[in-house]
Amino acid sequence: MTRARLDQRTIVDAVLELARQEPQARITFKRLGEALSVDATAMYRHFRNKDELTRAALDRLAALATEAARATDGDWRARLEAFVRRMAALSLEHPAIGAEWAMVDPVGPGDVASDEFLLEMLTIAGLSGDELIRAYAAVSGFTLAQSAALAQEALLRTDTARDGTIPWISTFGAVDLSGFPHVRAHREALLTIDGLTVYQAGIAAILDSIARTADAGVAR
Amino acid sequence: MTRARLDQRTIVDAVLELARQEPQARITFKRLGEALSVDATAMYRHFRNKDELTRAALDRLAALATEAARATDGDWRARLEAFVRRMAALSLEHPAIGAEWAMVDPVGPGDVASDEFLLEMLTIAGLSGDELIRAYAAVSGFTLAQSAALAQEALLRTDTARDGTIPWISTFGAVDLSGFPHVRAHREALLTIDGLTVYQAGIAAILDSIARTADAGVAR
DNA sequence: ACCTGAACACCGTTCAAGT
DNA sequence: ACCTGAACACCGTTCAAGT
Repeated sequence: MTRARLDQRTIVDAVLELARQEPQARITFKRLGEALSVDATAMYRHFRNKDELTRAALDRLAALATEAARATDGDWRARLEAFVRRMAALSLEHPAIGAEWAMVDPVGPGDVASDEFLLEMLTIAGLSGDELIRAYAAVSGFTLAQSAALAQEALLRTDTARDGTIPWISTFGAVDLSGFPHVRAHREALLTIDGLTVYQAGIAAILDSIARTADAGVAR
Repeated sequence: MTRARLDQRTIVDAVLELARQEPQARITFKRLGEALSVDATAMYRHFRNKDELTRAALDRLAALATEAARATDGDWRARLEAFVRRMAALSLEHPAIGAEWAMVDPVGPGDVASDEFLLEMLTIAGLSGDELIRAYAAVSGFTLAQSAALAQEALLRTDTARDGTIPWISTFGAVDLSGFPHVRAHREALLTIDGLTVYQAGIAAILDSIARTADAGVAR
């Protein structure tokens, strides 16, 4: 990367590129400075601290996922699924950033755009009032928490395939299973579960539930 | 706390007590050593590194949540809800530990006991085969990811009430909402969402979905 | 106005030395 | 066998100095 005049955009670009290229490493100002051919402390001219920088990078991921979902054809459910899937994929591609989804509260434009999209799809589905808000909470909370979990696993594991095929349970190794008949009975099946299976099982359940609520509302 | 002969149990006790007493602080060996009246590096006699220590503490939380759920009366759904609720509560009570739920793979006895409980309840519900495994994945994954998210928020926020009443969105402050009609329309309702609302909306949707699958199975 | 580099406080971890 | 304490590499962050 050639030396560029620093600004917030350039720095966030470099953060995401770094997170993509070194999926097992956390972002440090030192590495970021090297990538930008700049002193490690130069970032403090543009962001108050590391938290703010991370938030800006997360906001960018939210914007990207929303764009992708808006570009997707289909009904509200297909488009919500596209959003949720894109969030997971982007988090897995940038583990060091995706792992921080817990801190997203103080919203940037990308976060708000994603909220707007979710509310719009759920409104199209036929929800309103309390049901709409609860559905938004379920989808948004699930997406953030699960994307963070996927990214954190990708960050920790050396054996990661980067596509979510991280074993959910890699071994029962040291634990004696004799007192746990159900675990023993399903041992093989449990070991085949991976991160994306978990993700999809959860979001399918939530969207099913929303679809039913919406249908009941229409029938009323 | 009086000086005690160190062993794994004593250290895990101290970790959880520290996490409870200083909900805004991460666990450090220095603070842990002070609490145990022992040098910061003494822990390396009993745990290979900090990861292993954290895993042991998480395993204890899993064991506690499982015990509480087993002691709960009611049908499978009530008992699953008890488990999930207890996991969230324990994570919020020990933010520095609960925040690490992503790393739980290499399982200890407490983790396996919780898996056994989940599989048992879902079997009682009438699930089997693939449906059982998918339901297990959805509930387990949701609980871990969301408990971690709650704990991470509790760790970051100074204004935390420790009971999950952390605002999900605290402000739209700097962002101009003129381009986001749905967000603007629901602004007030969105600001009332807290961490536990999100948690309950999600788990209710997942359990609804499981109940329907189970009923369909019975009807078949 | 923006970047540099020394400095500081604070981490996890290692290892030789103590008892 | 277990604990101590010095040491190391590595963090985020501050601030005076440069240009």
